[in-house]
Amino acid sequence: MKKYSKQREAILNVLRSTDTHPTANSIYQKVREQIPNISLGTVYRNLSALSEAGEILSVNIGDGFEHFDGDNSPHLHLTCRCCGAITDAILQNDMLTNLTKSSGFTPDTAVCVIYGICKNCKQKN
Amino acid sequence: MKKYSKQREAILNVLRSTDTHPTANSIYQKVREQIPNISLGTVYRNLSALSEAGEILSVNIGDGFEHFDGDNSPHLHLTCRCCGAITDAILQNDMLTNLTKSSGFTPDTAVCVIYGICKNCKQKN
DNA sequence: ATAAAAACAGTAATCATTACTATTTTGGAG
DNA sequence: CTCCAAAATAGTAATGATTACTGTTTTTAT
Repeated sequence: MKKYSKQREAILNVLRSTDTHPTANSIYQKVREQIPNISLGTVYRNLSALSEAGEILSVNIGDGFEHFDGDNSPHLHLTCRCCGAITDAILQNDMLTNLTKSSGFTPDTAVCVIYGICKNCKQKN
Repeated sequence: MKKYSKQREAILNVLRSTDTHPTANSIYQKVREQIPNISLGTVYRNLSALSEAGEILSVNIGDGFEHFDGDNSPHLHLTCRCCGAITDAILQNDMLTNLTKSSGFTPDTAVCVIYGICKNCKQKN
């Protein structure tokens, strides 16, 4: 990601202007409205680079697709078992119980992944 | 999952006796020590059925593999960006800050998925 | 204006996961 | 215990999201 490209800018714009947590393919479809001959590989490569750089987040809800999120601040994703919709929630105390009040969402299971550096790796480096 | 099978029992035993969050393939390798001619498809089918039934959890950390967890209680997964190790953490107040103390893990990003039923689907049914 | 580095489009390859099929196992009824 | 339909299995083939490859185009510093 050392050189600018209008493809990457368009991809980032699509992601920043939605809160639907789209897949690589749906981002591809959207960007094609602006850049009709963009390659799907280009979309994947840039999403990967942006995610690596921490500018976007990669979200996996176990539906077999990688989803992307233009909001890279730590927050929760509420996934409906019924319709699959992914909505955002603020990270707070009494998290699970408060979720019902603030969002109308009834949680049953939490599968959270927190990224960071573990004690072992910290000691090695 | 209406009838017993020794294959499913062996798969569940492997999962219940580890905290390493193995992939389908590593579970397959482990179960083959007991049932040498078990099919990889059988492992996938049973993991899917057990996960569907809520007996195990499917965990996705974005490494392209589905991981499984015999502990189906709500808890956090700490994923090291360095070595990829997945360790468990208790869900508690002041979560992110307390994590450093209790586990020696330095969190940078939290990508959590909470499963449940959203307001829309609740109203429909 | 030029050239090396980076990014791209288009296509082919990869490989975790799922689907398929013929065979075996399970568990209840007689 | 025996029979049989439903369920599960082993083994193999197919799927499809993602990644790798290649020749061409764009970027950017000199």
